[in-house]
Amino acid sequence: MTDDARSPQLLRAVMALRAKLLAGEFPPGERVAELTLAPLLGVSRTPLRLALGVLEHEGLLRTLPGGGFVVRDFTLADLRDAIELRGILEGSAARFAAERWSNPRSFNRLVSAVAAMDALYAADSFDFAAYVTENERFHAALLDLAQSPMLSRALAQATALPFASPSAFVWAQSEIDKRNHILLIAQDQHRLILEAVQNREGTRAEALAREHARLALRNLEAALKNRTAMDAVPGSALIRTDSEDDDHALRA
Amino acid sequence: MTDDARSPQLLRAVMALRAKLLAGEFPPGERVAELTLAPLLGVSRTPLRLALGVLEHEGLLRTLPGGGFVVRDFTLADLRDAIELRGILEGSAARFAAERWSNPRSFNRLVSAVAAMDALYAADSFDFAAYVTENERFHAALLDLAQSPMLSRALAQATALPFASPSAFVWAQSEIDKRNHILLIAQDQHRLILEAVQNREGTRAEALAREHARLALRNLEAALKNRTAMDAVPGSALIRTDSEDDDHALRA
DNA sequence: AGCAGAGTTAATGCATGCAATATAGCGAAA
DNA sequence: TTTCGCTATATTGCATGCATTAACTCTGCT
Repeated sequence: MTDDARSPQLLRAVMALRAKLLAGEFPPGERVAELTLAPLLGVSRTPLRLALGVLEHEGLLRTLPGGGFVVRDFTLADLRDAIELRGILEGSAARFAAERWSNPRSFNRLVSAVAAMDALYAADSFDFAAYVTENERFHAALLDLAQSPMLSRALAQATALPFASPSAFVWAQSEIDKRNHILLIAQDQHRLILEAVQNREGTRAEALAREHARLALRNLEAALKNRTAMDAVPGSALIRTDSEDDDHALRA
Repeated sequence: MTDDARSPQLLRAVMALRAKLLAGEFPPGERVAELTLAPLLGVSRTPLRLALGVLEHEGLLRTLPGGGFVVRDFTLADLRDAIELRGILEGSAARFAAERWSNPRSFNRLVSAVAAMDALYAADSFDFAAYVTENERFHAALLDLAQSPMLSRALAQATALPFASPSAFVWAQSEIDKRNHILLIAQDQHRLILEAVQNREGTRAEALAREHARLALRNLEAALKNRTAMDAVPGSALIRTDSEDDDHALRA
């Protein structure tokens, strides 16, 4: 995301630290010290410092007033906002795609992603991994059709938070929705978005894509009642559930 | 933005380099080398490296595949997209504000900003600097009422580009619109947004705020015909005007 | 003359040492 | 007992030296 292969140490530090954060190895709110992290990640302090900056941009860390970083914690309100924000941006991408798309080849990528997901539903056993891949292809194709680098940047930042990604709750769905009703609805929305884009119905495409993102909200509410489903959500360890989602719990 | 006073060298490097970039001291597309920049900014390479990362995140620089950074150039299509994106996000902020606002004191900040701008219009000579201040207060109050940290982050990133800020074209207006017709329209929109938020008309507030941002688009089109007006736009030195017919927008 | 390869140069990436500062702990005084 | 201040420690911030690698050039060969 930041550098390709030219910064092995930086890349290593970012990936390793991100994995540890998402795994919940560091409690939210705790200060992460460079000197303790450096040996853990096997890198020196210089690339580690850069990695901390990257993770801060992604939103997983926050800077302290006095310097240094703490693991950020997220409330349920943050999750809902992140999902809604993704819906806003993907809705705009859908609108732009409807208004602007011109290249039939790019459009065909959207069609083929929908067709591929249709084929997955026809199969006997549902292949979740393949679905996630095709789902991301769909969203990528939509963003490509929008032809808006600025929007791409904003969406990339918004979906950098793990639980805000388009397929964040797909794995949870396998737990809470055995019959895959929600996935059927999602696929129907994919088809409708495709149709709206094809017909250049910008407003309709935007509304559909916004509502499509809100499926993740429904999954979130359902997953909250099911611990094993919630554990399947990436980054769930950073969600503050102990002292309620509402503000200041009196720390005794 | 990144650190407060704990990183004097980093802060110095970010501000100095940003100023030089916006002033057009480095031609867009040119590689910025650390070793040449370090003595120019009076900082060492370590904080300079961090500063380059910050400016990259802001969008003023791009990383090269082989490492290093280049000054980013912007097409007119990029400007239009950036303004439209700001409209999308501020529209959402207005909708959230309408749907969620509860604290009368925060709401009053919105009211007072509008009133202050009204007062500025009543004066004999129009105080542009004061207008910019109050305009930013209006937008800040709206964002505050939205109560969405995620949206705030996204908007902060979107408006980090200088020409995408809410008051980027106000100075240009003093050149191209001596009678301030556009500012009168802008102020009317401020009032309407305030009214919609007060009445909890979310959809209306969103549409109004989107259209409000598009005033900047109109100013952009007007400023393009007036060189001195365009020079008043911050960061105009980074806009690619030589090869004209902005690439992918009209590419069909 | 053009292309390829090797050598050289210059820029980035990384590591470590040093200095400045915030924090925590302890003690003394009110 | 509480609070203020001092000290000690630990952590961040910065600078510089070194290694690696990419780019450029020059030369020799086809």
